[in-house]
Amino acid sequence: MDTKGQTKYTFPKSERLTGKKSIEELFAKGSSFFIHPIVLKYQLVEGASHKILIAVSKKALKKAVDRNLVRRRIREAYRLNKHQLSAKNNSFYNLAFIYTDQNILAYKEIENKLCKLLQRLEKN
RNA sequence: UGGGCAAGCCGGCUCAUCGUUCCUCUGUCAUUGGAUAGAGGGAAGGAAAGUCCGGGCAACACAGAGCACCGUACUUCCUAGCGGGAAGGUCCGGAUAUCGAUUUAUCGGUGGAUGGAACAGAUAGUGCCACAGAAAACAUACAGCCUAAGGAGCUUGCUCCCGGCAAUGGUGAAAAGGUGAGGUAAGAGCUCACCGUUCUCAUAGUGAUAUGAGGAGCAUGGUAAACCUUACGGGUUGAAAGACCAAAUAGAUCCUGUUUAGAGUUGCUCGCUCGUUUGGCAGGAUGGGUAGGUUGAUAAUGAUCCUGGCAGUGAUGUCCGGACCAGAUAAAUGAUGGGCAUCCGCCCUUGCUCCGCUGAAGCAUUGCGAUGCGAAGCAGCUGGCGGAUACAGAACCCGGCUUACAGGCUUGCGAUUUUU
Repeated sequence: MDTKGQTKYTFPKSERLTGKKSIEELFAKGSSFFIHPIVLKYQLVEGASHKILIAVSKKALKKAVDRNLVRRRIREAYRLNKHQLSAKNNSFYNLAFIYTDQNILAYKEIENKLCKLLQRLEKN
Protein backbone atom coordinates (compact mmCIF):
# COMPACT_ATOMS: atom_id res chain seq x y z
CA MET A 1 0.00 0.00 0.00
CA ASP A 2 1.05 3.49 -0.71
CA THR A 3 1.46 4.93 2.73
CA LYS A 4 2.23 8.45 1.60
CA GLY A 5 -0.54 10.98 1.66
CA GLN A 6 -0.35 11.73 -2.04
CA THR A 7 -0.93 8.91 -4.50
CA LYS A 8 1.19 8.94 -7.64
CA TYR A 9 -0.56 8.26 -10.90
CA THR A 10 2.56 8.10 -13.05
CA PHE A 11 3.50 5.35 -15.46
CA PRO A 12 7.20 5.49 -16.28
CA LYS A 13 9.06 3.11 -18.51
CA SER A 14 10.46 1.14 -15.60
CA GLU A 15 6.96 -0.16 -14.90
CA ARG A 16 6.66 -1.65 -18.37
CA LEU A 17 7.63 -5.23 -18.99
CA THR A 18 10.18 -5.50 -21.80
CA GLY A 19 12.74 -8.01 -22.91
CA LYS A 20 12.25 -11.24 -24.72
CA LYS A 21 13.35 -13.49 -21.84
CA SER A 22 11.17 -12.14 -19.09
CA ILE A 23 8.13 -12.13 -21.37
CA GLU A 24 8.72 -15.70 -22.45
CA GLU A 25 9.19 -16.73 -18.84
CA LEU A 26 5.96 -15.04 -17.83
CA PHE A 27 3.99 -16.79 -20.54
CA ALA A 28 5.67 -20.14 -19.88
CA LYS A 29 5.52 -20.23 -16.07
CA GLY A 30 3.01 -17.59 -15.04
CA SER A 31 -0.42 -18.35 -13.58
CA SER A 32 -3.53 -16.81 -15.05
CA PHE A 33 -7.22 -16.17 -14.58
CA PHE A 34 -9.93 -14.55 -16.66
CA ILE A 35 -12.58 -11.92 -16.06
CA HIS A 36 -14.28 -10.92 -19.27
CA PRO A 37 -12.85 -9.36 -21.43
CA ILE A 38 -9.31 -9.56 -20.08
CA VAL A 39 -7.02 -12.53 -19.39
CA LEU A 40 -4.49 -11.74 -16.63
CA LYS A 41 -1.18 -13.59 -16.47
CA TYR A 42 0.93 -13.00 -13.39
CA GLN A 43 4.21 -14.12 -11.85
CA LEU A 44 6.01 -13.07 -8.66
CA VAL A 45 9.52 -11.85 -9.39
CA GLU A 46 12.14 -9.94 -7.41
CA GLY A 47 12.47 -6.38 -8.58
CA ALA A 48 11.83 -2.76 -7.88
CA SER A 49 8.22 -2.44 -9.00
CA HIS A 50 5.33 -4.17 -10.67
CA LYS A 51 5.73 -4.47 -14.43
CA ILE A 52 2.98 -4.91 -16.96
CA LEU A 53 2.46 -5.46 -20.66
CA ILE A 54 -0.72 -5.07 -22.63
CA ALA A 55 -1.60 -7.25 -25.59
CA VAL A 56 -4.48 -6.93 -28.02
CA SER A 57 -4.97 -9.73 -30.48
CA LYS A 58 -4.68 -8.89 -34.15
CA LYS A 59 -7.37 -11.47 -34.80
CA ALA A 60 -9.85 -9.79 -32.49
CA LEU A 61 -9.28 -6.24 -33.68
CA LYS A 62 -7.97 -5.97 -37.21
CA LYS A 63 -7.26 -2.26 -37.42
CA ALA A 64 -4.19 -0.81 -35.77
CA VAL A 65 -6.16 2.26 -34.75
CA ASP A 66 -8.63 0.16 -32.77
CA ARG A 67 -5.90 -1.85 -31.09
CA ASN A 68 -4.15 1.35 -30.07
CA LEU A 69 -7.36 2.72 -28.57
CA VAL A 70 -7.98 -0.39 -26.45
CA ARG A 71 -4.34 -0.54 -25.35
CA ARG A 72 -4.47 3.08 -24.26
CA ARG A 73 -7.68 2.60 -22.32
CA ILE A 74 -6.28 -0.41 -20.46
CA ARG A 75 -3.08 1.48 -19.72
CA GLU A 76 -5.03 4.43 -18.33
CA ALA A 77 -7.16 2.17 -16.18
CA TYR A 78 -4.07 0.47 -14.76
CA ARG A 79 -2.33 3.78 -14.19
CA LEU A 80 -5.22 5.15 -12.15
CA ASN A 81 -5.77 1.97 -10.14
CA LYS A 82 -2.35 0.42 -9.67
CA HIS A 83 -2.15 1.68 -6.07
CA GLN A 84 -4.52 -1.17 -5.11
CA LEU A 85 -1.66 -3.59 -5.67
CA SER A 86 0.96 -4.04 -2.94
CA ALA A 87 4.39 -5.63 -2.72
CA LYS A 88 5.04 -8.95 -1.02
CA ASN A 89 8.44 -9.32 0.68
CA ASN A 90 10.21 -7.18 -1.90
CA SER A 91 8.72 -9.29 -4.66
CA PHE A 92 6.62 -7.70 -7.34
CA TYR A 93 4.30 -8.96 -10.00
CA ASN A 94 5.00 -9.26 -13.69
CA LEU A 95 1.58 -8.87 -15.31
CA ALA A 96 0.21 -9.38 -18.80
CA PHE A 97 -3.21 -8.02 -19.71
CA ILE A 98 -4.57 -9.77 -22.78
CA TYR A 99 -7.67 -8.26 -24.34
CA THR A 100 -9.90 -10.82 -25.97
CA ASP A 101 -13.17 -9.14 -26.93
CA GLN A 102 -13.89 -8.42 -30.58
CA ASN A 103 -15.64 -5.13 -29.79
CA ILE A 104 -14.18 -1.92 -28.46
CA LEU A 105 -15.52 -1.54 -24.94
CA ALA A 106 -16.06 1.81 -23.25
CA TYR A 107 -13.48 3.09 -20.80
CA LYS A 108 -15.73 2.78 -17.73
CA GLU A 109 -16.41 -0.87 -18.40
CA ILE A 110 -12.74 -1.65 -18.88
CA GLU A 111 -11.82 0.20 -15.69
CA ASN A 112 -14.49 -1.65 -13.73
CA LYS A 113 -13.29 -5.06 -14.90
CA LEU A 114 -9.65 -4.18 -14.36
CA CYS A 115 -10.36 -3.19 -10.75
CA LYS A 116 -11.95 -6.58 -10.16
CA LEU A 117 -8.87 -8.25 -11.61
CA LEU A 118 -6.55 -6.33 -9.30
CA GLN A 119 -8.70 -7.05 -6.22
CA ARG A 120 -8.71 -10.76 -6.95
CA LEU A 121 -4.97 -10.73 -7.47
CA GLU A 122 -4.48 -8.92 -4.16
CA LYS A 123 -6.42 -11.64 -2.27
CA ASN A 124 -3.98 -14.37 -3.39
C1' U B 1 -31.29 29.93 -56.57
C1' G B 2 -31.03 24.49 -55.74
C1' G B 3 -28.96 19.46 -57.70
C1' G B 4 -24.89 16.81 -61.49
C1' C B 5 -19.82 15.98 -63.58
C1' A B 6 -14.46 17.08 -63.59
C1' A B 7 -10.03 19.17 -61.31
C1' G B 8 -7.65 21.13 -57.00
C1' C B 9 -7.59 22.07 -51.65
C1' C B 10 -9.01 21.29 -46.38
C1' G B 11 -10.19 17.28 -43.43
C1' G B 12 -12.63 19.79 -36.49
C1' C B 13 -11.54 23.72 -32.51
C1' U B 14 -11.12 24.64 -27.27
C1' C B 15 -11.03 24.19 -21.59
C1' A B 16 -10.13 21.25 -17.05
C1' U B 17 -7.84 16.96 -14.45
C1' C B 18 -4.35 13.01 -14.70
C1' G B 19 -0.40 10.95 -17.82
C1' U B 20 3.59 9.24 -22.22
C1' U B 21 8.06 10.31 -25.18
C1' C B 22 12.19 13.33 -27.21
C1' C B 23 15.30 17.87 -27.04
C1' U B 24 17.39 22.26 -24.36
C1' C B 25 18.52 24.70 -19.71
C1' U B 26 19.02 24.58 -14.28
C1' G B 27 19.46 21.97 -9.39
C1' U B 28 20.75 17.34 -6.60
C1' C B 29 23.00 12.29 -6.51
C1' A B 30 26.72 9.51 -9.01
C1' U B 31 31.23 11.19 -11.64
C1' U B 32 31.83 6.70 -17.63
C1' G B 33 27.15 6.04 -19.28
C1' G B 34 23.21 7.62 -16.13
C1' A B 35 19.20 8.50 -12.19
C1' U B 36 15.93 12.19 -10.31
C1' A B 37 13.24 17.13 -9.68
C1' G B 38 11.76 21.73 -12.00
C1' A B 39 11.12 25.13 -16.29
C1' G B 40 10.63 25.85 -21.60
C1' G B 41 9.86 23.71 -26.46
C1' G B 42 8.58 19.60 -30.21
C1' A B 43 5.23 15.02 -30.99
C1' A B 44 1.17 11.03 -36.96
C1' G B 45 -1.35 11.21 -42.49
C1' G B 46 -3.57 12.76 -47.08
C1' A B 47 -3.59 8.68 -47.68
C1' A B 48 1.00 7.22 -42.18
C1' A B 49 -2.77 1.97 -45.50
C1' G B 50 -1.89 -1.78 -49.81
C1' U B 51 3.51 -3.11 -50.30
C1' C B 52 2.48 -2.60 -56.72
C1' C B 53 6.87 0.07 -59.25
C1' G B 54 11.46 3.26 -59.03
C1' G B 55 15.68 5.10 -56.21
C1' G B 56 19.01 6.25 -51.83
C1' C B 57 21.66 3.28 -48.15
C1' A B 58 24.03 -1.54 -46.72
C1' A B 59 26.11 -6.53 -47.13
C1' C B 60 27.48 -10.29 -50.42
C1' A B 61 28.69 -11.51 -55.58
C1' C B 62 31.18 -9.72 -60.02
C1' A B 63 37.17 -10.17 -66.31
C1' G B 64 34.32 -9.97 -71.07
C1' A B 65 30.58 -12.11 -74.35
C1' G B 66 26.45 -15.32 -75.50
C1' C B 67 22.18 -18.41 -74.12
C1' A B 68 18.27 -18.94 -70.65
C1' C B 69 14.84 -16.35 -67.24
C1' C B 70 11.95 -11.88 -65.84
C1' G B 71 10.04 -7.14 -67.19
C1' U B 72 8.70 -3.11 -70.62
C1' A B 73 6.53 -1.90 -75.76
C1' C B 74 2.55 4.51 -80.66
C1' U B 75 5.82 9.30 -80.69
C1' U B 76 8.41 13.34 -78.49
C1' C B 77 9.51 15.43 -74.00
C1' C B 78 9.91 15.72 -68.25
C1' U B 79 12.44 13.25 -64.32
C1' A B 80 17.80 10.93 -60.03
C1' G B 81 14.77 7.06 -61.84
C1' C B 82 10.25 4.37 -62.90
C1' G B 83 5.80 0.00 -65.19
C1' G B 84 5.22 7.46 -63.10
C1' G B 85 3.88 12.26 -65.47
C1' A B 86 3.00 16.06 -69.71
C1' A B 87 1.90 17.22 -74.68
C1' G B 88 0.82 15.05 -79.29
C1' G B 89 -0.62 10.98 -82.89
C1' U B 90 -3.57 6.62 -84.44
C1' C B 91 -7.75 3.48 -83.68
C1' C B 92 -12.49 2.52 -81.03
C1' G B 93 -16.69 5.01 -79.60
C1' G B 94 -20.36 8.08 -80.67
C1' A B 95 -23.12 13.14 -76.96
C1' U B 96 -24.79 17.93 -78.55
C1' A B 97 -25.42 20.13 -83.27
C1' U B 98 -26.67 20.30 -88.43
C1' C B 99 -28.56 18.80 -93.51
C1' G B 100 -31.85 15.79 -96.50
C1' A B 101 -35.86 12.35 -97.09
C1' U B 102 -40.42 11.02 -95.89
C1' U B 103 -43.98 6.06 -93.36
C1' U B 104 -43.80 13.20 -88.34
C1' A B 105 -40.68 9.76 -85.57
C1' U B 106 -37.92 7.09 -88.13
C1' C B 107 -34.07 6.47 -91.84
C1' G B 108 -29.61 8.28 -94.24
C1' G B 109 -25.52 11.85 -94.52
C1' U B 110 -22.11 15.73 -92.37
C1' G B 111 -19.59 16.44 -88.07
C1' G B 112 -17.07 14.98 -84.06
C1' A B 113 -17.64 16.49 -77.28
C1' U B 114 -16.80 13.75 -72.56
C1' G B 115 -14.62 9.01 -72.64
C1' G B 116 -11.74 4.19 -73.75
C1' A B 117 -7.18 1.41 -75.78
C1' A B 118 -0.66 -3.99 -72.90
C1' C B 119 -1.46 0.89 -79.06
C1' A B 120 5.73 -3.05 -81.60
C1' G B 121 5.40 -7.34 -85.25
C1' A B 122 -0.02 -11.86 -87.97
C1' U B 123 3.96 -11.86 -96.15
C1' A B 124 9.75 -15.23 -90.07
C1' G B 125 7.63 -19.78 -88.28
C1' U B 126 4.27 -23.06 -85.22
C1' G B 127 -0.47 -23.56 -82.97
C1' C B 128 -5.75 -22.44 -82.04
C1' C B 129 -10.70 -20.56 -83.89
C1' A B 130 -16.47 -23.65 -79.37
C1' C B 131 -21.75 -24.00 -81.37
C1' A B 132 -23.88 -23.44 -86.03
C1' G B 133 -22.48 -24.08 -90.99
C1' A B 134 -21.02 -27.20 -97.29
C1' A B 135 -16.63 -24.86 -95.84
C1' A B 136 -13.00 -21.51 -90.27
C1' A B 137 -7.97 -20.91 -94.45
C1' C B 138 -3.87 -24.67 -99.97
C1' A B 139 -11.91 -23.73 -100.62
C1' U B 140 -12.05 -31.45 -103.18
C1' A B 141 -18.58 -25.97 -102.73
C1' C B 142 -24.48 -27.81 -99.32
C1' A B 143 -28.72 -25.64 -101.62
C1' G B 144 -28.09 -23.55 -106.21
C1' C B 145 -26.95 -20.94 -111.30
C1' C B 146 -25.40 -22.18 -116.66
C1' U B 147 -25.53 -25.63 -121.00
C1' A B 148 -21.78 -21.31 -124.91
C1' A B 149 -17.74 -24.91 -126.65
C1' G B 150 -17.04 -30.93 -126.99
C1' G B 151 -19.87 -35.76 -127.05
C1' A B 152 -24.45 -39.14 -127.07
C1' G B 153 -29.71 -39.89 -127.73
C1' C B 154 -33.73 -38.62 -130.27
C1' U B 155 -39.66 -36.40 -130.39
C1' U B 156 -34.98 -30.82 -133.34
C1' G B 157 -35.24 -28.35 -128.82
C1' C B 158 -35.26 -31.12 -124.90
C1' U B 159 -32.63 -34.97 -121.91
C1' C B 160 -28.00 -37.07 -120.49
C1' C B 161 -22.61 -37.05 -120.38
C1' C B 162 -18.27 -34.18 -120.24
C1' G B 163 -17.95 -29.72 -117.87
C1' G B 164 -18.17 -24.23 -116.24
C1' C B 165 -19.35 -20.78 -111.87
C1' A B 166 -18.90 -18.61 -106.85
C1' A B 167 -23.32 -13.91 -108.24
C1' U B 168 -27.82 -15.57 -104.88
C1' G B 169 -29.60 -18.30 -100.07
C1' G B 170 -28.97 -20.04 -95.21
C1' U B 171 -25.03 -20.43 -90.58
C1' G B 172 -21.75 -17.66 -87.72
C1' A B 173 -18.26 -13.02 -83.73
C1' A B 174 -15.86 -13.60 -88.48
C1' A B 175 -17.23 -16.40 -95.17
C1' A B 176 -12.00 -14.78 -98.88
C1' G B 177 -12.09 -6.40 -100.53
C1' G B 178 -17.09 -2.95 -100.83
C1' U B 179 -20.76 -0.15 -104.09
C1' G B 180 -22.25 0.69 -109.05
C1' A B 181 -21.69 -0.20 -114.27
C1' G B 182 -19.88 -3.08 -118.27
C1' G B 183 -19.20 -8.07 -119.53
C1' U B 184 -20.89 -13.36 -119.87
C1' A B 185 -24.06 -19.39 -121.41
C1' A B 186 -23.93 -18.34 -116.21
C1' G B 187 -20.40 -15.86 -113.56
C1' A B 188 -15.96 -13.92 -111.57
C1' G B 189 -11.10 -7.55 -110.27
C1' C B 190 -12.61 -10.59 -115.92
C1' U B 191 -12.70 -4.97 -117.24
C1' C B 192 -13.78 0.17 -115.66
C1' A B 193 -15.22 4.34 -111.97
C1' C B 194 -15.26 5.68 -106.82
C1' C B 195 -14.00 3.96 -101.86
C1' G B 196 -10.74 0.66 -99.10
C1' U B 197 -5.90 -2.14 -98.95
C1' U B 198 -0.86 -2.25 -100.07
C1' C B 199 3.90 -0.48 -102.47
C1' U B 200 6.94 3.66 -104.23
C1' C B 201 7.90 8.78 -104.41
C1' A B 202 7.20 13.93 -103.00
C1' U B 203 5.82 17.64 -99.39
C1' A B 204 4.95 19.09 -94.01
C1' G B 205 6.58 17.66 -89.14
C1' U B 206 12.20 16.42 -84.22
C1' G B 207 8.83 12.16 -84.51
C1' A B 208 4.37 8.97 -84.15
C1' U B 209 1.93 10.40 -88.54
C1' A B 210 -0.71 13.59 -92.11
C1' U B 211 -1.56 15.34 -97.14
C1' G B 212 -0.82 14.67 -102.31
C1' A B 213 0.81 12.00 -106.77
C1' G B 214 1.84 7.48 -109.23
C1' G B 215 1.73 2.14 -109.48
C1' A B 216 -0.24 -3.04 -108.04
C1' G B 217 -6.37 -6.13 -109.34
C1' C B 218 -5.64 -7.23 -104.29
C1' A B 219 -2.81 -14.06 -104.32
C1' U B 220 -2.52 -11.71 -97.54
C1' G B 221 -9.62 -13.62 -92.07
C1' G B 222 -8.91 -13.33 -86.61
C1' U B 223 -5.82 -14.48 -82.36
C1' A B 224 0.85 -12.36 -79.79
C1' A B 225 -3.38 -10.95 -71.92
C1' A B 226 -1.03 -18.52 -77.37
C1' C B 227 4.10 -20.01 -78.21
C1' C B 228 7.14 -16.77 -80.67
C1' U B 229 10.19 -12.57 -83.30
C1' U B 230 12.37 -7.69 -82.73
C1' A B 231 14.17 -3.60 -79.64
C1' C B 232 15.42 -1.86 -74.80
C1' G B 233 16.25 -2.80 -69.51
C1' G B 234 17.40 -6.09 -65.28
C1' G B 235 23.37 -9.32 -60.18
C1' U B 236 21.06 -11.17 -55.31
C1' U B 237 19.18 -9.97 -50.58
C1' G B 238 16.55 -6.14 -47.40
C1' A B 239 17.01 -2.19 -41.52
C1' A B 240 15.11 -8.91 -38.43
C1' A B 241 20.47 -5.33 -43.78
C1' G B 242 24.97 -3.86 -41.69
C1' A B 243 28.73 -1.65 -37.84
C1' C B 244 30.35 -1.49 -32.66
C1' C B 245 30.42 -2.70 -27.14
C1' A B 246 29.59 -6.99 -24.30
C1' A B 247 27.66 -9.65 -18.13
C1' A B 248 27.00 -14.78 -16.57
C1' U B 249 27.79 -19.99 -17.94
C1' A B 250 30.24 -23.62 -20.93
C1' G B 251 34.15 -24.62 -24.07
C1' A B 252 39.17 -23.05 -26.91
C1' U B 253 44.34 -21.06 -26.67
C1' C B 254 48.29 -19.05 -23.74
C1' C B 255 50.87 -17.66 -19.00
C1' U B 256 51.93 -18.36 -13.59
C1' G B 257 51.72 -21.37 -9.16
C1' U B 258 50.98 -26.14 -7.04
C1' U B 259 50.41 -31.25 -7.48
C1' U B 260 50.72 -35.78 -10.48
C1' A B 261 52.57 -40.04 -14.07
C1' G B 262 49.85 -41.05 -17.00
C1' A B 263 46.18 -39.39 -20.83
C1' G B 264 42.97 -40.40 -25.11
C1' U B 265 39.94 -44.19 -27.66
C1' U B 266 35.82 -48.13 -25.30
C1' G B 267 29.97 -50.02 -21.54
C1' C B 268 34.44 -53.20 -19.63
C1' U B 269 39.07 -55.89 -20.77
C1' C B 270 42.72 -56.39 -24.39
C1' G B 271 44.67 -53.71 -28.22
C1' C B 272 46.15 -49.14 -30.58
C1' U B 273 47.84 -43.92 -30.39
C1' C B 274 50.22 -39.89 -27.71
C1' G B 275 53.31 -38.69 -23.60
C1' U B 276 57.13 -37.40 -18.75
C1' U B 277 57.73 -30.64 -22.80
C1' U B 278 51.74 -34.87 -19.63
C1' G B 279 47.24 -34.56 -16.76
C1' G B 280 44.40 -32.45 -12.39
C1' C B 281 43.46 -28.04 -9.28
C1' A B 282 43.76 -22.62 -8.37
C1' G B 283 44.57 -17.71 -10.35
C1' G B 284 45.23 -14.52 -14.56
C1' A B 285 45.14 -13.10 -19.79
C1' U B 286 43.48 -13.46 -25.01
C1' G B 287 40.26 -13.75 -29.02
C1' G B 288 35.42 -15.76 -30.80
C1' G B 289 30.65 -14.87 -29.04
C1' U B 290 25.04 -15.46 -26.23
C1' A B 291 21.50 -12.36 -23.16
C1' G B 292 21.48 -7.28 -23.34
C1' G B 293 22.98 -2.47 -25.08
C1' U B 294 24.83 1.46 -28.59
C1' U B 295 24.61 2.72 -33.63
C1' G B 296 22.22 2.39 -38.37
C1' A B 297 17.91 6.29 -36.99
C1' U B 298 16.42 10.77 -38.68
C1' A B 299 17.87 18.12 -34.00
C1' A B 300 17.21 17.37 -40.23
C1' U B 301 20.97 20.88 -44.95
C1' G B 302 18.09 17.75 -48.64
C1' A B 303 15.95 14.55 -55.71
C1' U B 304 13.40 18.81 -48.35
C1' C B 305 9.28 22.44 -47.38
C1' C B 306 7.02 27.58 -48.07
C1' U B 307 6.15 32.69 -50.62
C1' G B 308 7.15 34.98 -55.15
C1' G B 309 9.76 36.13 -60.15
C1' C B 310 11.33 34.14 -64.92
C1' A B 311 11.27 30.18 -69.04
C1' G B 312 7.92 26.52 -71.13
C1' U B 313 1.22 24.77 -74.30
C1' G B 314 2.40 21.48 -70.12
C1' A B 315 4.87 17.82 -66.98
C1' U B 316 8.88 20.56 -65.17
C1' G B 317 13.25 23.60 -64.79
C1' U B 318 15.69 27.81 -62.79
C1' C B 319 16.53 32.21 -59.61
C1' C B 320 15.72 35.47 -55.14
C1' G B 321 14.10 35.29 -50.08
C1' G B 322 12.58 32.47 -45.81
C1' A B 323 12.06 27.76 -42.70
C1' C B 324 14.46 23.38 -40.08
C1' C B 325 9.22 20.27 -39.26
C1' A B 326 7.76 13.06 -35.03
C1' G B 327 11.62 9.82 -33.73
C1' A B 328 8.86 5.45 -30.54
C1' U B 329 11.32 0.28 -30.17
C1' A B 330 6.60 -5.60 -26.30
C1' A B 331 6.62 0.14 -29.53
C1' A B 332 5.22 7.39 -27.23
C1' U B 333 2.05 11.29 -29.54
C1' G B 334 -3.09 9.86 -24.99
C1' A B 335 -7.52 8.91 -21.42
C1' U B 336 -11.83 10.93 -19.09
C1' G B 337 -15.41 14.89 -18.53
C1' G B 338 -17.37 19.69 -20.27
C1' G B 339 -18.14 23.70 -24.06
C1' C B 340 -18.23 25.27 -29.19
C1' A B 341 -18.39 24.44 -34.54
C1' U B 342 -20.39 21.75 -38.93
C1' C B 343 -24.14 18.40 -40.84
C1' C B 344 -28.80 15.52 -40.32
C1' G B 345 -33.64 14.39 -38.16
C1' C B 346 -37.83 15.57 -35.11
C1' C B 347 -40.76 19.12 -32.32
C1' C B 348 -42.69 24.03 -31.38
C1' U B 349 -45.07 28.52 -33.35
C1' U B 350 -42.64 32.31 -28.48
C1' G B 351 -40.40 35.75 -31.95
C1' C B 352 -38.76 37.36 -37.09
C1' U B 353 -39.80 37.56 -42.91
C1' C B 354 -42.64 45.08 -44.34
C1' C B 355 -37.45 41.77 -49.13
C1' G B 356 -39.94 33.97 -50.02
C1' C B 357 -44.36 31.02 -52.10
C1' U B 358 -49.86 29.65 -52.18
C1' G B 359 -53.59 32.93 -51.13
C1' A B 360 -60.41 32.02 -48.59
C1' A B 361 -64.21 35.67 -47.29
C1' G B 362 -64.14 40.60 -48.00
C1' C B 363 -62.40 45.68 -49.15
C1' A B 364 -60.05 49.42 -52.46
C1' U B 365 -58.54 50.96 -57.56
C1' U B 366 -59.94 50.06 -62.64
C1' G B 367 -58.91 51.23 -69.15
C1' C B 368 -63.35 45.32 -66.60
C1' G B 369 -57.81 42.22 -68.68
C1' A B 370 -56.25 42.74 -63.82
C1' U B 371 -53.60 45.05 -59.59
C1' G B 372 -53.04 46.15 -54.23
C1' C B 373 -54.45 44.93 -48.97
C1' G B 374 -55.58 40.46 -46.65
C1' A B 375 -57.03 35.52 -42.15
C1' A B 376 -54.58 31.02 -42.71
C1' G B 377 -51.05 27.39 -44.59
C1' C B 378 -46.11 26.07 -46.48
C1' A B 379 -40.88 27.32 -46.45
C1' G B 380 -36.59 29.63 -44.18
C1' C B 381 -34.18 31.92 -39.81
C1' U B 382 -34.37 31.75 -34.49
C1' G B 383 -35.52 28.36 -30.24
C1' G B 384 -35.83 23.21 -27.90
C1' C B 385 -34.56 17.90 -28.08
C1' G B 386 -31.86 13.87 -30.14
C1' G B 387 -28.09 11.89 -33.31
C1' A B 388 -23.64 11.97 -36.43
C1' U B 389 -18.29 14.04 -37.20
C1' A B 390 -15.28 9.68 -41.98
C1' C B 391 -11.06 6.63 -43.86
C1' A B 392 -7.47 5.48 -40.89
C1' G B 393 -1.70 5.03 -36.68
C1' A B 394 4.86 6.66 -38.49
C1' A B 395 8.41 1.55 -37.66
C1' C B 396 15.34 3.16 -42.18
C1' C B 397 14.38 7.35 -45.67
C1' C B 398 12.60 9.55 -50.32
C1' G B 399 9.62 9.83 -55.50
C1' G B 400 5.29 7.74 -57.73
C1' C B 401 0.97 4.40 -58.42
C1' U B 402 -3.40 2.00 -56.37
C1' U B 403 -7.24 1.63 -52.91
C1' A B 404 -10.44 3.86 -48.55
C1' C B 405 -12.87 8.45 -46.96
C1' A B 406 -18.26 11.91 -42.87
C1' G B 407 -18.37 16.74 -44.11
C1' G B 408 -16.72 21.38 -46.19
C1' C B 409 -14.32 25.14 -49.64
C1' U B 410 -12.62 27.01 -54.60
C1' U B 411 -12.61 26.89 -59.97
C1' G B 412 -14.54 25.21 -64.63
C1' C B 413 -18.34 22.74 -67.68
C1' G B 414 -22.99 21.68 -69.70
C1' A B 415 -28.27 20.86 -68.43
C1' U B 416 -32.59 22.53 -65.29
C1' U B 417 -35.82 26.01 -62.30
C1' U B 418 -37.07 31.02 -61.03
C1' U B 419 -36.62 36.35 -61.56
C1' U B 420 -35.37 40.76 -64.43
